[in-house]
Amino acid sequence: MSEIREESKNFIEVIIDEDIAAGKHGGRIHTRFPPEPNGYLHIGHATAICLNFSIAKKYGGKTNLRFDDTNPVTEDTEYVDAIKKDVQWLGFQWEGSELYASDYFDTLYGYAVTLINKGLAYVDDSTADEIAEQKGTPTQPGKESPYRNRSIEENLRLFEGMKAGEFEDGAKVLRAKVDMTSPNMHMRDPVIYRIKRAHHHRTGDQWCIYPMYDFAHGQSDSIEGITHSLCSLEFRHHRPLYNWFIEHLEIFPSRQIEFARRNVSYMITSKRKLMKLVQEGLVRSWDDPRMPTISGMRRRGYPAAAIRNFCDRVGMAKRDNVIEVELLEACVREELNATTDRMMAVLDPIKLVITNYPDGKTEQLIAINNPALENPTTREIPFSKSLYIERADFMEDAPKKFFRLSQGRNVRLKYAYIIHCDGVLKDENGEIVEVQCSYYENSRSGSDESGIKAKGTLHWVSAEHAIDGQVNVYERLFTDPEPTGHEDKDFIEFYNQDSLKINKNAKLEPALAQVAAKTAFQFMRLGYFYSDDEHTPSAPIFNKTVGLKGAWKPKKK
RNA sequence: UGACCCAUGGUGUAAUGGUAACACAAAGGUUUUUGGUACCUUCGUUCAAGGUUCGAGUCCUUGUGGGUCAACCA
Repeated sequence: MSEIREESKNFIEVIIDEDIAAGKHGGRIHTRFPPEPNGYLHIGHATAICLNFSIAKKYGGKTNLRFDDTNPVTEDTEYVDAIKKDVQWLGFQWEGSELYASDYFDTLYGYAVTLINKGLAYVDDSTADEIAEQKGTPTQPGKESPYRNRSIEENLRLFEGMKAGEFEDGAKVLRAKVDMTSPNMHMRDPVIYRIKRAHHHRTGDQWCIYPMYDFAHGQSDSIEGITHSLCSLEFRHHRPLYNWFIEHLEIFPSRQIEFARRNVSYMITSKRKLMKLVQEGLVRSWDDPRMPTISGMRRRGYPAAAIRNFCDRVGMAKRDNVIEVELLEACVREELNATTDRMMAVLDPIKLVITNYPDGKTEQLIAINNPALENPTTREIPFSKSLYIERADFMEDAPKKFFRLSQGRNVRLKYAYIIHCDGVLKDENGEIVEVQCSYYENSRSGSDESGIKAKGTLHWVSAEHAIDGQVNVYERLFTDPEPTGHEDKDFIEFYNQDSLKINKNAKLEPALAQVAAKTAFQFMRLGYFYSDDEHTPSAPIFNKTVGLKGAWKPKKK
């Protein structure tokens, strides 16, 4: 703890250090998170959010939340609200109020006029197909548009006409005049404004022309004084254009730095594919606990602190990656181990009767809430003759390594007594309906004088005191670590049919009757669980967040 | 068959040109009234071949492999 270790820096921090050393922007650091409000945020966004906010915080800087809302046909305020909620839930607060690229539409229009006046932009009447044709291919240079050399005056008049609604959608575009022979496709006279009569979620019908990403993003960065604009690797080819606009517009020189976005095994991060899961009913909603969305992870019970810690531990670089989901789960367990109360719950109950225990007797046993705490608190748990234990905790003809209940074997009931299994009761189908045991009266926890050894310890609930509840158990959503990584197969083929198991008849210890929704617990020996958004004391619903590490697994017959 | 980016244990990241480190996973062990937690041990000659250097994961060259780029999407 007292050891101060020089922490290693990622390549972005190295760049920032160099910029600070060079005296850039007076050492000021300002980043931004720029989502497009056209979908819900997922684990990939979470890592980008952590990166932008954490790095600014580390250098005493600021981070803006800016919605990149330049395409009115796909965007909606519904997403704006959800995104704001997700960012805040993750534990970050942006500088001031949230910003919008649409706030800069007037400025951006002015920038376009500036470019035209400099002879660096022109109105093109070519169709979309013709423009695509002119662009050439990565291996062949492009050709200049026949409209490329219109006069500045004509361009000014035409662009004004575009804004005034004189032309049909798609009839004309404004293009930057850069270099049709550039090996970089993005420099081949990119379209920077298009005519689109669509209702914008914030500017309504005020505009019928909208700037393209390349003419909005970098300029927005510049307007906001963003010093380091962090984006994913796929934008590497946009950087020369990003810089070209800054240079010719003579505006604040934000710097774009690309990083490799983070992929997590068994998860997908394509908005379109996520949407398909929802639309086809393969998951119940965007916040289904199986979804890799921030809202899904939240509902499942992943703590924000665990996600932040995951991002820290994963680091940042420029190579393609697939992080094992086990690391995320380890972070979740680490956080939950330190913070949750241990409760007793039986998901798949089987009756256990202690034949030599007095009828009608109830003892209140003392249970420790969270042993990971320095001064743990306790609660009482009722114990009686008739209990429920986990069906998987009993086995006939069990192997030697089975440390649980079987005929003729002893086992400790957590916080209670050591019991001896005498036999079972079966129904006409041969199904075990009851396990019969006897207890050692002097083996009670805390005052065990029996001298009897028990290899295993089971969790249990008292049948008469237990409350009924629903416990949802989730497995991986896909059966393949990279569902979208197979060219010959659709990701849906890897959908895990067993990804959701609902235990409607779970038996819960009485203390669980009073807990609020959205509360995390450890159910002893089973894993971490989180009360669902729809949980109520009269109809308890818990979601399994993640299991305990667990080593021994019964062999499947 | 162009340009650009990348290459370190199973996975993800470290390493002023100077003993390859950390975490997760896996395997084994100690402790344990959770098969949990905690603790210990094991697991890589850094894609390849040349070159520079007293010394290369790091610099240079050439390969090999992977990725990105041709929306009036972002």
